[in-house]
Amino acid sequence: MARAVTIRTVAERAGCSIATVSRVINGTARASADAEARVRAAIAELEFRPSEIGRSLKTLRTRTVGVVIPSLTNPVFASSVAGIEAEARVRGHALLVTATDYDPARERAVVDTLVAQSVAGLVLTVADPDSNPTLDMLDAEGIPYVLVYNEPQRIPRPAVTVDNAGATRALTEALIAHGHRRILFIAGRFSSSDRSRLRHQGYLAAMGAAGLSPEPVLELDYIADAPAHRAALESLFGARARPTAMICSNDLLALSIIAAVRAMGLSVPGDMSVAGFDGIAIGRLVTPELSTVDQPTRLMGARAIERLFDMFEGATGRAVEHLPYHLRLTGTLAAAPPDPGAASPLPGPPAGGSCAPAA
Amino acid sequence: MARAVTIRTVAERAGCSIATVSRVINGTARASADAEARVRAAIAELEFRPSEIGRSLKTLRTRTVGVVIPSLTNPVFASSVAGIEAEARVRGHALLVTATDYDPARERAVVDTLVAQSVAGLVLTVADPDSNPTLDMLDAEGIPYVLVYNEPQRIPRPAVTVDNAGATRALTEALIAHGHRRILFIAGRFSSSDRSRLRHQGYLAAMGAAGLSPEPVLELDYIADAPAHRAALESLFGARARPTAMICSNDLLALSIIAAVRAMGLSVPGDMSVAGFDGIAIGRLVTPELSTVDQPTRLMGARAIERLFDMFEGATGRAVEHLPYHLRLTGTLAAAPPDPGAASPLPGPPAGGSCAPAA
DNA sequence: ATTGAGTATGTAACCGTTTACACGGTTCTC
DNA sequence: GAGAACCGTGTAAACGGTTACATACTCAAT
Repeated sequence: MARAVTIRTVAERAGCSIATVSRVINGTARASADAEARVRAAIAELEFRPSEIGRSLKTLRTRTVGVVIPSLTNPVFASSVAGIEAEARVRGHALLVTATDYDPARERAVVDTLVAQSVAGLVLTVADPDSNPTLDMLDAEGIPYVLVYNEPQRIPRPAVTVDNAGATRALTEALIAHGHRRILFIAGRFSSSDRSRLRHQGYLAAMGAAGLSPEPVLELDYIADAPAHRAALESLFGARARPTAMICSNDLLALSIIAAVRAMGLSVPGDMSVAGFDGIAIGRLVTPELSTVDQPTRLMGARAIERLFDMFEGATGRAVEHLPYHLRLTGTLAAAPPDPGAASPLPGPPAGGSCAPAA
Repeated sequence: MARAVTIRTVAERAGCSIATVSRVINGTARASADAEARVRAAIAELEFRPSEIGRSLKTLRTRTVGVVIPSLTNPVFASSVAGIEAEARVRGHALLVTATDYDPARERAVVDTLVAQSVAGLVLTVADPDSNPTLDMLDAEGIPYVLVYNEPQRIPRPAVTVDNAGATRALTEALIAHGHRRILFIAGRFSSSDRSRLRHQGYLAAMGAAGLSPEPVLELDYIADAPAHRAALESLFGARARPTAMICSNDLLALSIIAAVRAMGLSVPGDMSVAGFDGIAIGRLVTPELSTVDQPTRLMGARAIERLFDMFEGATGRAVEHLPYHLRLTGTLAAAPPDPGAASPLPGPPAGGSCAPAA
């Protein structure tokens, strides 16, 4: 069957001890040119690959990194994992990937599984980076980790993210500058996303600063389900004056909301401007292009694991690192339609263009 | 630091031998009620989690499955991985995920890495499932694997897929029935995708059966790059009569092509019908909805790892399993516009509706 | 010639589990 | 009441690497 060839087989073939073979493989000490050549030849002939398991057991350190994300089917997470994976591969590490399906209660179980696998460290996106027993446990055990997308507020933890509140505030201000007054914030469940909460805060800040009264937040499940989203919108629109713009706490939600709005017979952005958050690649392919806050998703993953590798080598920084974002104000964002009920529908500035990051 | 607590610590605490602890944990033999209770109490108090590494070294069998896909950022692969992951989690297995970036030359290296990690088996999507030294190696080593999306033609290998040629033939026939005569097939690189090749064959079969001459295939890179795609289309349209419909070998490519077509000032589906293949979720959210061949992507992943688990228990079937697909003929697919150059632009049947699978 | 430093190599312990085997105690059978 | 059968438990040997330590050898300096 598999793997009958061990370091002992190689040693026998090369006519030396297993210690010499190990030293040649790892370069931990020099062997004579002659011995090294024989070992390398034996390895090649036998197609020997040292077992990571044997190595790990002795060193109590694997070359494996655990990844925990809410879902693989949301491109924003898939993209960060792609960045993590590429960087890990270059550094000779493998990735154990698990999803929590947006369920905070599942975080502990999947992390336990990964810890049992003796991962060298973890990269995670969790529901709440502040009050989080799972992260506390990792701290207590001394297992290094870096958060992605999460933005801890009270407890210093290593994280790579953007300024979620600031970016959403800037985005909201842009909508206001386009003449929008009734702006609805549609959020993924607050209980499963600190980003959602922080972005909502940015929205509230912008609305308050402009002297506008925020609409009650519409909290929806993450599952892109256009019919359900349409139903939610319809009941909402029946109850109060229809907003002229919507900010969705993430791009996938925005795309689903756009589909729902159109299914109601409204045009985007003619009747309704819609903006998202994340900058998923698909957003640039749809027509009109999705207005959003563009985060460097792939880079954020890559940067996170880079910091994790630094921690393997002793780094202890727990800074929340903010990468620059970029407002993409196009396509689904237009000036507010003239409001028959309001006195002065301010003409918004021309759509399009972009703003520099405030990071 | 981490993990000072081993099975020996537990044994000491419970006042028994490590063998008894192991037996309680694994239920491989019965312990007295008294001993079992003490062991369980000790495990709980010490928060003991048996090391997967120690276990694996002894049993030479991990609870880990390797996954190899071309890319994480193509939702069609992310979706199958989501299915694999969910099913693996239920069965107590972890997932080592790696991407080849569509480079067949990289397949061997990533599989070698996974084999060195002593994975129990693999789920892969490769460039060429027939002539593939990496898969030959897995066969030789007796390491179980199941392919997803791949559809081996000559060599029997375990696979979960759809009838790629048949589905594309049916899709092409639907376009022909809508009055299209000049139908262009746009493919991802043949060298990195057997699906692409098989789907093209289905297209050729349908065109041939209808007595139509196929257009030369347009082979493009997988990276969604609307400007590059637009340039390719413009040079093509300059050289010959513009097609009225395009079939793209996958949905992501189709979305990019639609963006390029629109950037050229053409309307979809007014001037140009476009269809994809895969059934990614985003395709239902864009306007108009993307016409495509809907594969049960998540289920395909789940089914693949289910077969892998069967193989762990001795199953040896190497069947290529075809799951049902579903033509989604909507949105981006319309009747061909009247052709000024042709004599009789047949009126196509009404758009919309769907066909039963031919699987 | 003796010592010391340095180098190449081998021996064996160890990492945390599983499990074959041994052993002592109880219960059953005749 | 002797032996068999069974049961719960412990001891110790793997599994495939890494590495501390010991050893043997070479060479330069005294």
